[in-house]
Amino acid sequence: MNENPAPRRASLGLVLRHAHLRAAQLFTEELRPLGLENHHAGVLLHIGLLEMQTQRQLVDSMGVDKSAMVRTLDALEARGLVRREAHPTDRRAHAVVLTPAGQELLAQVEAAAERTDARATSCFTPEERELFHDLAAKFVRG
Amino acid sequence: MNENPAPRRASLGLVLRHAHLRAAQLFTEELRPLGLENHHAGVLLHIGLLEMQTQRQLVDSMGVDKSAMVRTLDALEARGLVRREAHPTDRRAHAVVLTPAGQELLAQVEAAAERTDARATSCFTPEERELFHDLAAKFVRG
DNA sequence: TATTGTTATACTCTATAACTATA
DNA sequence: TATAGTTATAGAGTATAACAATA
Repeated sequence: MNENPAPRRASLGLVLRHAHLRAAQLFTEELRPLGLENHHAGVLLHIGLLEMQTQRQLVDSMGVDKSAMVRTLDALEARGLVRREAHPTDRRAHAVVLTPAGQELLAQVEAAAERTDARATSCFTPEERELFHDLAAKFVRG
Repeated sequence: MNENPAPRRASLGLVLRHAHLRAAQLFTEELRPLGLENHHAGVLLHIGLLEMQTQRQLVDSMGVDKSAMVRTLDALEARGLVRREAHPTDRRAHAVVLTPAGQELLAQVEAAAERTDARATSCFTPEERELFHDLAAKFVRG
C-alpha cells in the first residue's frame, strides 16, 4: 500500500536554500581577490541599487537586523568605503553613501557578481537563464 | 554620458538570497505550531528524502558543518525524533533513522513545507510554479 | 507616542582544529 | 594514511531589549 513509490522531490524551499548556497559559494570564490566577505559585498551591492538611502531602508531591503547593519556599516566606514551623512530632512536618519573608493570597489563587486551569475547559470540556455531570473524576481515580489 | 540609465537589476545571487529568505520566513510561520526550528525541520526533511543515511551523507547533502550536525542530531535524538544506529558495514559510521515519533512529525513538517510552497508561489500560474521548481532544481545540480 | 540609530547582552551558528575509533 | 564522528574553542552572526535623539 505504498502510495508514494516515486522518490520524493525536495520542497521548493529546500531547493531554494541549495540554490542560494551554491550561488553564495561561487560568489565567495569570486570575492576572494577583493578581500571582501559575502556579507559586506552584499551591503555594497544593495547600496549601489539606490542612489541614496537611510540605514533603515537598507535594513528593510536586505532583511537583516538593524544592530547587525550598524556593525557592518561601521566596518565599511572604517575601510573608507561608505560614509554616513546627515539626512536632508530627517535629523534622526543617516544617509548612507559610497565614497569614491567605495564606488570603485562596488564596480569590482558588481563585476564579480556578474561572473558569479554567469558561472552559476552555465547549465542553462540563455532563454532559461532569463526565465529563471525573471521568475525568481517575481517570486521575491510575491 | 550615463551608459546605464535604467534602474539596475539585482544580480541573480541577490535575488536567490531574497527568494530563500522569503520562503524561510513563511516556513517559520508554518512551523510555529509544531514547535520546531527551521534548521531542525530541514534536517528532518533531508532525512525523509533517503531511507537510511549516515551523518556524513546528511552533512554533504545539506551543506552544513559536521560539528553542527552533531549538535542538531543530539537535539533531535533528545526529543526522541531520530536514532543513531550501528551502520551495517562501517563500524565508524552512524546510520541516522527516524523513530516512529520522528516519522509522524516528519509527515507534519512535509505538510507544512507543502503549505509553505503553495503560499510562496501563490503569485505564479501552475505552469510557472512547475517551471520555477524545475529550473531551480536544474540550477542546483549545476 | 513612534521612529532612527546605537549599545548591551545573551544566544546561536560557523569554522577550525584536535581527538577516537575505526577503515 | 584516510575517514566518521565527537569535542573544544574562538569568532561571527542573531535576537532582544533598552536607550538617546528626534519626529
